[in-house]
Amino acid sequence: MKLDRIFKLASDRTKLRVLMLLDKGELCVCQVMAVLGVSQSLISKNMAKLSNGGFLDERRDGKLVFYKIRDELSPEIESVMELMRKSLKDDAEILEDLATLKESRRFKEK
Amino acid sequence: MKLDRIFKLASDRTKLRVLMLLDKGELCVCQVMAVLGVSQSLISKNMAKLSNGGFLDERRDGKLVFYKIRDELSPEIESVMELMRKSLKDDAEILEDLATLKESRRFKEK
DNA sequence: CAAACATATGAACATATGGTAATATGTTCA
DNA sequence: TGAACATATTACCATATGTTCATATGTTTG
Repeated sequence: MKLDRIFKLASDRTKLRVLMLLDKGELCVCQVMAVLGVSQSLISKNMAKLSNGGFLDERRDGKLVFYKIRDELSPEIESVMELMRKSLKDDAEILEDLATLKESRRFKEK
Repeated sequence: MKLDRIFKLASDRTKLRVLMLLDKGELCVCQVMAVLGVSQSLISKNMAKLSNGGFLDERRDGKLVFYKIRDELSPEIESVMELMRKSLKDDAEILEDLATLKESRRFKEK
């Protein structure tokens, strides 16, 4: 995957939010959708792009499709992820997303 | 400058080529235009965007406007530049651009 | 000042992208 | 099998982006 395409995949707020969520671990489409509060089709499309672009791996488990950050990232993508982690560490919206994720997991356990 | 905007500025082939040229040192619009073989207005616009985006500094010297990679880059942009250098080190088109740049300088000296 | 040159800007166009809404596909389970 | 759920895909729209062409602005020099 060429560098300009990699940057393009990371040059959108929604995809950054998805990536930062998945950076905490594997999630299915419906979980990401619920946490970010955006439509199912948008999440599905974004995840498909990130998967084709080499950021994500997917696996189906019954009705659910789980996505996660790929184990063996290309060096370029690994660098981009690293930069995202550093740069978005204190981003208000991202922090809120992560808090919502924790909340959603608490509810799930009940 | 937010990270998604930074990535967006680097997610285009022409801008990457411009940045890799300027990474070798200051150049005016007409030099970049000549080396890359693209129109004057496109180079001018791209450089303006990169300048607004925090990648470049500009200075006018008579008729010429020189652009260069900013001395004090933000950490994010510095990382993006570093990634570009590594990733495009062996890129055929970029290498060709750099060769053309050297050629153009030889001619200039005559 | 006028001509020539370098750069910036605006209009116009094609394409790409982000997004929504609706529909199709795949999966489970009663 | 069919209802219900999760995901993917399609059609569609609005906006952004890359690009070209024409024109305006700024600068030097005859």
